[in-house]
Amino acid sequence: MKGKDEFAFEQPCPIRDILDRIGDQWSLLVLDALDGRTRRFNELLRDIGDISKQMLSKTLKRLEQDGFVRRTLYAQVPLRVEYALTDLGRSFLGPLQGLVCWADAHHKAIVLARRRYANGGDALADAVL
Amino acid sequence: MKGKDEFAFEQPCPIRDILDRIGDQWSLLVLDALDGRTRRFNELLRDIGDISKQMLSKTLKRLEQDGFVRRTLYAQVPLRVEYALTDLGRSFLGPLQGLVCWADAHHKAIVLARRRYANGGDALADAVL
DNA sequence: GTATTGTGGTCTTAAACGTGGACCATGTCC
DNA sequence: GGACATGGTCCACGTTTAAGACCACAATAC
Repeated sequence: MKGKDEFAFEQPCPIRDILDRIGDQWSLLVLDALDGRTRRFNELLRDIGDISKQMLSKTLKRLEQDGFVRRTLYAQVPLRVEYALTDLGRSFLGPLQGLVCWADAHHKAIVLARRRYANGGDALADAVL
Repeated sequence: MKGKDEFAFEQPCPIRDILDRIGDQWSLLVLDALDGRTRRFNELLRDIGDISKQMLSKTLKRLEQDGFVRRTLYAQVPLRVEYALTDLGRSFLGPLQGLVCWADAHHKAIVLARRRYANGGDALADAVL
């Protein structure tokens, strides 16, 4: 609720605006975990594994705020909250899948590039003199 | 060069691995800025606008390390460095464009959802009792 | 009866991260 | 001589994040 959120409504560039929200390391993961099935808070916590409660809470709140996720509270005895994708959220899975596929296909190339870089791959970087 | 980078090589899940790298608010923006044309450091700085030198430097370094970007140093008088996409980087633009299109198409819906949420849209959230 | 577990979160504290600005060496312009 | 431009790095500071304690409640275990 600091400055950033105040002006967020007037972001002129859509991709910037959206990246500011979902380009935060966890949102895509949460969206992916929610693909197809409804999940509860602690289920997500376990599914994702290395996200903290706080970050999951915050991430879900933002996704809900932006209309990607619907939060449903059941006033049962142990208290129960379910998270599910909205239509908007589901429609986002398309582009997201594109990314996931690309990641699968090119992961090896990246690991390779990384290793080459680590072994003084700068041979190329400093070349043109 | 702390712990994180040490273990990065053995990330079992490709999408996780890649998200850790390019899901950092700036990488996609830089990649997008590099689409089609070669750019110099300060050009990128100006194009993107609100990125700090440090983050641009760090982001470019990581993109280079992962093989998305090629850095070319010309030993001219005022010193000149050019950044360009590699084949790998270019191949990534496909899925990225998918995201950008989606962002353009659904931006309005998101702003709307956000506004609804701000105006006590919780009517739905607390409903099921 | 008392301790433990599980529910969905929030709060605290400390560490990690990002930012703006100063700074560097070099060369040109005014 | 002073300002600007080049490509960055470094520092101090403020924000963000993470791990874990904590809460209230109910069921289950002992």
